[in-house]
Amino acid sequence: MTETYSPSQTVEMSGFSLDTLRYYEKIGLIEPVRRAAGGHRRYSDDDLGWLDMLRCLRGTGMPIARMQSFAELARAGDETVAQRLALLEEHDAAVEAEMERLIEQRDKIREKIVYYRSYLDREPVVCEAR
Amino acid sequence: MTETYSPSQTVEMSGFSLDTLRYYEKIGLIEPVRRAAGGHRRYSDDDLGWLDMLRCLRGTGMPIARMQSFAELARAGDETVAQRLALLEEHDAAVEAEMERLIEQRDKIREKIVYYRSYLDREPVVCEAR
DNA sequence: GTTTGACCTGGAGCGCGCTCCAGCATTCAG
DNA sequence: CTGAATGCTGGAGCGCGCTCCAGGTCAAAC
Repeated sequence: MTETYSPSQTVEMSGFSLDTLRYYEKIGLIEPVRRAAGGHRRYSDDDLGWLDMLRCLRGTGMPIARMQSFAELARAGDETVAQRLALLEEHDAAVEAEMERLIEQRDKIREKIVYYRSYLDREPVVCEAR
Repeated sequence: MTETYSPSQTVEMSGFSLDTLRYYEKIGLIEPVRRAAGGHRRYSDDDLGWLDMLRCLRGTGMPIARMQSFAELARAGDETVAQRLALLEEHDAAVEAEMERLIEQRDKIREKIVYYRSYLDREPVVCEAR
């Protein structure tokens, strides 16, 4: 049988806030979620899987607008696999570039750290009065 | 002799926009820049060096507010070196953590890419009509 | 039956980090 | 001397990605 999850469970499992889950649904990042009798959402395992994908894309800096394109392609069915692949490959390259930039700048900061350390070694502690 | 640079040269060399340079000065991220006779800014090599530092901090995701603390410590002189060191070390750790997150999520995206590729291999091309 | 808490909707609001603009002054090439 | 380019200030505006709120409905415990 297929599991379903309440909004609060989904918050817990997905790491998105309740508001963000509703927002993502509203803007079409996730398909309209199944509802229980009274109108309350019931997320499926599929929904959870999709949310996990979204988390990876957002977490690696993909803008919402691009994620919407991706979601639209996914909704369109199997003929769009090639386009989705292209989109992900392009994003992967962007992430790679971003990481290289990050490493470069981190290294510069580390140089600065080393410099500060050496400074403190030279001038160990300044006692306030002689 | 000490070189100085016009705003437009500084834009070129620092990678910050003119507006951002003025904004950073206004909020105290950089000390008041020397002015030529007519009031136009003349950036020094020191300014350029500091801007490079700022670029590294911003580029690795340090929030403006934290950079302001750092700038304030720097202005306060040599007694704050230890505090600046601590701030940079903490930031370095944050960057490291961020990069690990990035790698994890990138790997998941790559798995998806592999999956899409294998899908396309199985079902090579769908000719529109039979 | 009532209370408590989870959930609903539509829309307004917000924090961040710039970016743009009007209106004016300065500089420089020709 | 004139015109174009560059620069100045103060303050408004903006794009992104949520986040919050009011005013209700629904569900489950007592």
